[in-house]
Amino acid sequence: MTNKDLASLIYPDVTKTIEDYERIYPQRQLKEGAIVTRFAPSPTGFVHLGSLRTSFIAKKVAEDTCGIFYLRIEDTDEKRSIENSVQGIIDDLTNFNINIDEGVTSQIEEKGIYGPYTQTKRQEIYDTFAYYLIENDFAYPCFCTEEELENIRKRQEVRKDRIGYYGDYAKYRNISNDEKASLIKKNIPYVIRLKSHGDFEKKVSFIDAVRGKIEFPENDMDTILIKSDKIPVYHFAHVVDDHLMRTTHIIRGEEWISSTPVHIELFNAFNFPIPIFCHLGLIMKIDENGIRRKLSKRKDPEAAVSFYHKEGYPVEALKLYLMTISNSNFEIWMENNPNKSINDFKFDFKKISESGTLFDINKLINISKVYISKLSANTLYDDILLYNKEYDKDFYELLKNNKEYTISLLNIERNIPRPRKDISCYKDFKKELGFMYDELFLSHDFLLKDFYSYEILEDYVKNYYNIEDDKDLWFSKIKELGIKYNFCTDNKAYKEDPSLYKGNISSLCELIRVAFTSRTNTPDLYEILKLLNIDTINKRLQMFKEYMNK
RNA sequence: GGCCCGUUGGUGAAAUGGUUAACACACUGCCCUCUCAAGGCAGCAUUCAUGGGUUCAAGUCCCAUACGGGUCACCA
Repeated sequence: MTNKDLASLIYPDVTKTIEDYERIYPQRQLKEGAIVTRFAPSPTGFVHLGSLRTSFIAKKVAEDTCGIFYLRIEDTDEKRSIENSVQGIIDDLTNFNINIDEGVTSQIEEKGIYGPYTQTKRQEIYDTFAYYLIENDFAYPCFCTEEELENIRKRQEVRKDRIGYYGDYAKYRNISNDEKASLIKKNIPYVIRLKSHGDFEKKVSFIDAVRGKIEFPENDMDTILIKSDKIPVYHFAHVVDDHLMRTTHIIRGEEWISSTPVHIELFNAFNFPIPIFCHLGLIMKIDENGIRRKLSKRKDPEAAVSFYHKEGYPVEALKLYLMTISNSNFEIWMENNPNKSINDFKFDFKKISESGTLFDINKLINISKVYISKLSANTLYDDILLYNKEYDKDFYELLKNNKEYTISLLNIERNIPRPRKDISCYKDFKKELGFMYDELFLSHDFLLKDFYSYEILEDYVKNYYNIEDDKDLWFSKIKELGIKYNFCTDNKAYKEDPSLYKGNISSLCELIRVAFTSRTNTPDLYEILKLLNIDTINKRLQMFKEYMNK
């Protein structure tokens, strides 16, 4: 029995050849240097920050070179697949403005001529390519049971041999095709394994776009390519799909480095050109025990991309953060090009850090604060509105009904050379400035200090405050009031002997601030009072009185 | 255990083999200021995981060791 007979026995329905598929999925007609990349997640839940970074980089390099970025769903493991999670992945990408050129676009739809882009829909293709491998002596059926494999492993442990299915340990590698055929006809379950032609004593090397040359012993493991249910494993599907979809750069996590020799052996077996591999370092975190480990979707809320959406970090800010940890020259480039966007930056594989990066929320917060501080009040209003529409309906209504007021509020200390940086995410807005809305200013909640006095405050509102005053006049009146009640207007004098005074001007301002905002720190007090309006001020004055008398 | 990748301050990191190891974030102190944010100034690695070697000269090249990570599934 020939290899071809065996292949036909296993795959009786295969009618096409791999050459047919070469014609069905022709070379892409793209301009010189165009890079084709993909994001190929398993539908096991939502997108991990590390995956977001991978897809972001993949998208970026495709865009930079007028190439293609597509989404492929790797759902070959039924056990791990979670229903409807494809939509979750698409939503996460959409939320972060990572738009795909082709591939899966919804739970049921896709676009592009290199599809299907969902692996479980590509069975016919995989069958054909597996047929080819068997026919050409690169693969064979293996009938090992779990127990047999376990025994092999135990023997290898005793002999201190390398663990795995290879060489003389590969029990079914060299039995005749007739024997294989008869086992198949007896309905003995089997998998298809690679028939490795590699030699562990020899070296293969490949150029990794991030790390440069990486050298390995050749692969000599007869790894499983096709599971007993005829569904391929990653190694096989990756090689077939990425070739047929004409991917030029395989951008993936560094956990794949070790299996790259298997992939190279497969590319060679099919006579496919070998794409460029780009293995990215992982995003890490220091856990409670001080140990550096991969950011985990289960244990770390910040691992899930949806977390950033819920907190209200601007998409752009997260992108800026991902870019600063991905390309080491990005931050300096930004500094030198303050008016350019991330799209103008040319991504460079050589500037990717080789080691795993510790996730740094402080850096993200800072980037986000700077980003938000540069937004116009109108844009920020829209963003905050949109955020609350999804996460805080009541506040959303409040913001919607007070548009002009909110924009004025957001404008305080904004359109100036050194704008205020107190908001790091949209969620912060309510926390920081909610007191500006009567609906949220329900009660005073602060510790009373000796110099807090209703009388002074009443005097201030009745006799010193005028909404028409400009800022200088406003402040000189506060000073006047201060002198009347023995608040020191000279900071140096006050520092010399505080006991002579009730407090200094800061103290007086604190009293006013606390009474009308219930906070000890707010944006510019003059602007705040002006915006609050005299009615609100009087209302809060009464509330303050009640609070003092409690 | 085998194989592979990595290791510069609290964090991200820069540095054709060549003076005092950039910069950013964080932190600390001071100044300014009605508070906070911002801003200004200053501080923060006696040294690039450790030990050898090559060299007039090493963070940079070589070797060994240590540590961290990955991988060795009918998971991806």
